[in-house]
Amino acid sequence: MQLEKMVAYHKALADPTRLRMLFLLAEGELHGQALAEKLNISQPTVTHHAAKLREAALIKERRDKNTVYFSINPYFIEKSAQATINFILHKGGEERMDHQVNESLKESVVRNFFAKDGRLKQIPAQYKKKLIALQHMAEQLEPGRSYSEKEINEFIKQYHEDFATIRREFIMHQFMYREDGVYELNPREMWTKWENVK
Amino acid sequence: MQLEKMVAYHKALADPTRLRMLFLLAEGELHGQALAEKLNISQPTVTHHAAKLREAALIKERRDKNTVYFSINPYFIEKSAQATINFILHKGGEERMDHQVNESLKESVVRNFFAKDGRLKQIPAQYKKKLIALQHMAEQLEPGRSYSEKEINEFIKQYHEDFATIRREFIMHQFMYREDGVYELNPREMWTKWENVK
DNA sequence: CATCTAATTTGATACTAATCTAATTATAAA
DNA sequence: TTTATAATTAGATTAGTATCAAATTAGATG
Repeated sequence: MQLEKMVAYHKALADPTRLRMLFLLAEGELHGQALAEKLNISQPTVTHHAAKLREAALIKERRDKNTVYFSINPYFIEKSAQATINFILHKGGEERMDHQVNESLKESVVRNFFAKDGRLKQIPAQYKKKLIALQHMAEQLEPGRSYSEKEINEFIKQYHEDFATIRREFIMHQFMYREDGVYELNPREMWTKWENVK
Repeated sequence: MQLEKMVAYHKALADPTRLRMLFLLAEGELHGQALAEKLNISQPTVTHHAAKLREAALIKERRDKNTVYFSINPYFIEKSAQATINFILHKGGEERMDHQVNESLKESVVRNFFAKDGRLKQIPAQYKKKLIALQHMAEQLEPGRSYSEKEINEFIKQYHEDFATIRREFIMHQFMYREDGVYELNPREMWTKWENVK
């Protein structure tokens, strides 16, 4: 993480209203007006703070009708804090070990849930393993390319019959982004990572 | 840690100059003018930023003649980051486990390095254990009370002959603070903690 | 289309903060 | 005591930001 991003992360958390906002969201998603009321601020102010938090990737948003629901992105909150420490204290090692442990978990999930021909035998029930399986598939999509819904369905069907469920999971866990029926891969940094999931 | 302190911590890190300052200090202590030059800012600006970092307990200072040397306080940098995460994500457990492991380490150091009559048999050579021994003794001093150098020497001699070394270590690791030959215990939060030392 | 609701954008205000120069203070050395 | 060096404080400038009310936009529903 470069300097400016780190500054943005700390700026995002350097405000009591935003910290309280994250604290509330940690209990579950809330829509704009509910936040305004609980924080005792106006709706435009909620929008303002939400923008700052979104820029630092600390929250996610989903729209249902004309209501926007906010939720936190715990992965980024932890990751950014760790990145700061690593940067300041010149650390580079530690995380890599974690990474290695996770790499072998990834291998085992891929080996057990995907058949030799590459198809997904079964959608893992365990949250962490499900994320690994989703990521494994998402990695085969082209970054930057726009996919129609039909193309996405076709892509997923290479792996599993239940394309609707998997497509929904792709969106829900931020592997992909949908706008006007067009799907696009999110940057990898945005993917909900399984590495820190308990 | 309460909300306002957390805000102060993040404000302290929400500035590129201060982050670069900490980054430099992680390599070793530097005095004001050296910092001004390396960061390409004026000396007053260094003072300004140092004040912010000091308020958040992220750096320490020591004066030699009329030169002030700054150094980082890695313990607080890590601790504050962790505290933020715990606050936002409502975590309370994790750290406590660490704490417990450390408690038993503390017991073992106290058992092995201190005699039955309470005297320190030997100053531990291992850094972490040395800190534990120092803390064990420092805990017996009265918070808020001013001690003369003679009183401190007497106090230490209860434990070990080499009062000069131990007195120096008390200062160096921020257990105590000296001004005009008067010694005083630092608040416990300032003590260099062995818990996170590797 | 008209209407309703929720959210965002705009524009204003008040406050905070980063930086500099100039003046002052602190400490030591001559 | 005078002089020198390093740091801090004061004061000014500039840039940024938290907040709200008012206007606008987005999306659904009758």
